[in-house]
Amino acid sequence: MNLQKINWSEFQTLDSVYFTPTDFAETLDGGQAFGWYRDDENENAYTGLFDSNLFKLRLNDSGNVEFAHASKKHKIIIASLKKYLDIERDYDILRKKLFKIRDTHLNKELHSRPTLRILNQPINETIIAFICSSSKRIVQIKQCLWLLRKNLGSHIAGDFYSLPTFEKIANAPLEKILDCKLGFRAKYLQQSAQKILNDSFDLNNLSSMPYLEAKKYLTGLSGIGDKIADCILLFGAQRFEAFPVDTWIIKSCEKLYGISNPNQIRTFAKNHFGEYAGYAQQLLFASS
DNA sequence: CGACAGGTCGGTA
DNA sequence: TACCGACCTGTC
Repeated sequence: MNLQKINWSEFQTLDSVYFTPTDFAETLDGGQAFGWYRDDENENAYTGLFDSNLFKLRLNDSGNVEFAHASKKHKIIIASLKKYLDIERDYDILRKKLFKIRDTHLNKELHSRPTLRILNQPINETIIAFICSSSKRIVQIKQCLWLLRKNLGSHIAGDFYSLPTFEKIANAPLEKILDCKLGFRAKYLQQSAQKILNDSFDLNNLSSMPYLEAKKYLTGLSGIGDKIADCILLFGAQRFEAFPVDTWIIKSCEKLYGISNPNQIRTFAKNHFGEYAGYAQQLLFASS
């Protein structure tokens, strides 16, 4: 990774956001997002990006987030980071509601993960990332996205590129997408990009539409089933009722609640965890 | 070297 | 509606 040519700003502190080191790592690099790279020297520091915003993030001794950026537009880029970290959200309220469920397993995770957050990512990036994620390990997903950025995206600074737009993906030769090691996901990604454009669908609607309607639109795209749709809704549209059921959650729910059927798990999650099921999912996921 | 992977799709019963 | 193999290809 080439960080030399990048003009970093001075580090500034975000007073309102703090993490335990474990939660910091889990939030940035635990499977929600795939654009953060841990620094070699400091294990509580990451370099990463979303849209065309490039950041260094690190924890200070108090657990506050400090950031440096590589842009001249200070105010705009700080606002975008605050949005990304979803600093307006009151996690105390959310966590108290989950505590009230009186679920022993959940309470244990709430206790050991006091500062876990759900990132508020650009919706297009979550669609691209999670189409790439099917049947892949996290390192491979990161590799695919790195290549998509490099081969089809726009240059930001150093070795960093933004993810390509849906226009770019829709019109690219399929071979160029295949070169990004997407395998059978390449045509899924291209077809989804084409459909979103053809529908003239405003992806911002996914955060305001009825949950089932939003999910139905997403699963109507190619390469997106129940699990990936819920990831997109949770990480890209702030739909906390979305409960992605992946192999880890299945194992976890089988062990903790004796349920192993994905549809039964979704029903259980809706009834048991309710409006913040997605946050519970992240807690259970982190425990696995 | 072979099995399997933060799943989805299409066909079958 | 529910179950199953195929799907690309890099890790383990």
